[in-house]
Amino acid sequence: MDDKKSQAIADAFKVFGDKTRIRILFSLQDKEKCVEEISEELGMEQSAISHQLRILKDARLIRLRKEGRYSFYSLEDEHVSIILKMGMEHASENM
Amino acid sequence: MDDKKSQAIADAFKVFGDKTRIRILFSLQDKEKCVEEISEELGMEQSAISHQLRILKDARLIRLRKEGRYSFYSLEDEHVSIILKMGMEHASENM
DNA sequence: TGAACATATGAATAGATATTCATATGGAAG
DNA sequence: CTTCCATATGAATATCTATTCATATGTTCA
Repeated sequence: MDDKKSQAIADAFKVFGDKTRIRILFSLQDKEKCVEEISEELGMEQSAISHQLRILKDARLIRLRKEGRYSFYSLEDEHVSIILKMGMEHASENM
Repeated sequence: MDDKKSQAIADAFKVFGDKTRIRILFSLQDKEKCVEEISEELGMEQSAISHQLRILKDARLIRLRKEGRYSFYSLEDEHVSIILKMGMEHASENM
């Protein structure tokens, strides 16, 4: 296990290691949403959400569809949902 | 998805979100090892390893067996190996 | 064109965290 | 008991990262 590989793996997990990003991902499970929608739903500033959406998109966990001045985000695929579910189960085990 | 739950899920992933911890987990895949062994294998200070082992143990990803003055650590179960493998696959996808 | 709106982005800041250093703890062996 | 060894731990530090603020970019509509 070399250094670069372990860093890449850690980085992959790191994306899921933030409360806000987890909440965004869960919020996107039912349907695609625009930034403002997510922002209101989570009660956080638009800018904070936008920054986190960028990280999620760079990690290819979500997908962007532009429509006029709106940016609609959705989960990249069900793979993401599966990972979320695993995290939920694991988290509830350790309580 | 309430605040505490999302934090718990994020925390679960966070443990895997560090290069050193990933290397430790991989190192423990073949067999249990004592702190000094891991420390030498990773080329890092004993103290740094010890601190990280504590985090891994608190997260119940590894198990401790004491024998005299030695502390032997091993993976808690194959579940951990499965998660590691998933991380590896995901990381290699995005390259 | 200009005003209003949605989003993106860079800089600054505050909080979190990994590592190091120094030292404590606890067992082994003489 | 004393010394040596393996590990654990607390404090300090340096780095990283999430959020905020201010502002830029790009779109719609009057």
